[in-house]
Amino acid sequence: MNERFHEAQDELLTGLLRTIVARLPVGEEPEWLVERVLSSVVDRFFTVDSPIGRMYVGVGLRGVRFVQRGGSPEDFARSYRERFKRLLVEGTDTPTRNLTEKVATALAGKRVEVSLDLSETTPFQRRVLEVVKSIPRGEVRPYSWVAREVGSPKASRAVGTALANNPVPLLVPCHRVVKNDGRVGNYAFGAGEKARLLKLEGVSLDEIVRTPYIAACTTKIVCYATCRNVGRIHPENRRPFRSVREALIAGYRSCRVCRPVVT
DNA sequence: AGGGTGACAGCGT
DNA sequence: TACGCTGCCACCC
Repeated sequence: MNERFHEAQDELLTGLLRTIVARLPVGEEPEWLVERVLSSVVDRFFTVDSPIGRMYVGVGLRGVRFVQRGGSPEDFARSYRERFKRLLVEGTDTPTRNLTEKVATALAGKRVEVSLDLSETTPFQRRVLEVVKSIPRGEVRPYSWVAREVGSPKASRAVGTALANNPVPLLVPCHRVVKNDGRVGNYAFGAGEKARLLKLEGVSLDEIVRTPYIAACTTKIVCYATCRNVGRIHPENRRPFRSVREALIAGYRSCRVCRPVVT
């Protein structure tokens, strides 16, 4: 790069900073100003351990934007910068440390709300991610279920594509979305990792393949096998079904909690 | 019978 | 555009 380029770059940066400073409210502390100006172009990252290894977590002002596994911090910063057009530095400040703890807690399975910034995704992908975020630990749902939930019942394959590009794996638990027949389906980190994760969460895929739906003969309600309500059905009142349709014909209705897809 | 397989519809990117 | 973390059905043994 030549000098002229650097001069132009300096000039551009200076101009941008002047514009930003000019728009800031008056009467604030200088420290706050600096922080505000910096955070408008710089995001932070930290690392956290997960069941599938050490993950890098990139965070902006509005929440977690990117989670990635493997590589060096430099690699992560590079891909982050390409993707979000923002600089990335390691976060050592108190807010970042607090968030690190929060994310670690979330990955350990506790129900804590971690704010996510999904603004860089398409509307369809965002709807998919929002829905998938609601699948509790220990439960799974089919791709077709997600498709129906986001209002595009025939878009199960597009759901797969959307999940393949999940910018925040684990935080949006896309590993809990499986095939309709209970087979594990694909995963960005490999089907094996997906199966391992689910096992860790207490999901038995073998059982789901055998009996994808469980109904209660007392209430005449049919659920996905991993629906939280199944646990409340007395073992001898449980009735296995191979499809929702069969159950409906037998006089059952769909559970209002897990809302199984009728095919 | 019922698990395995391949073709194809279908959707968002 | 062709492609993909799917679903479904026909067809196989």
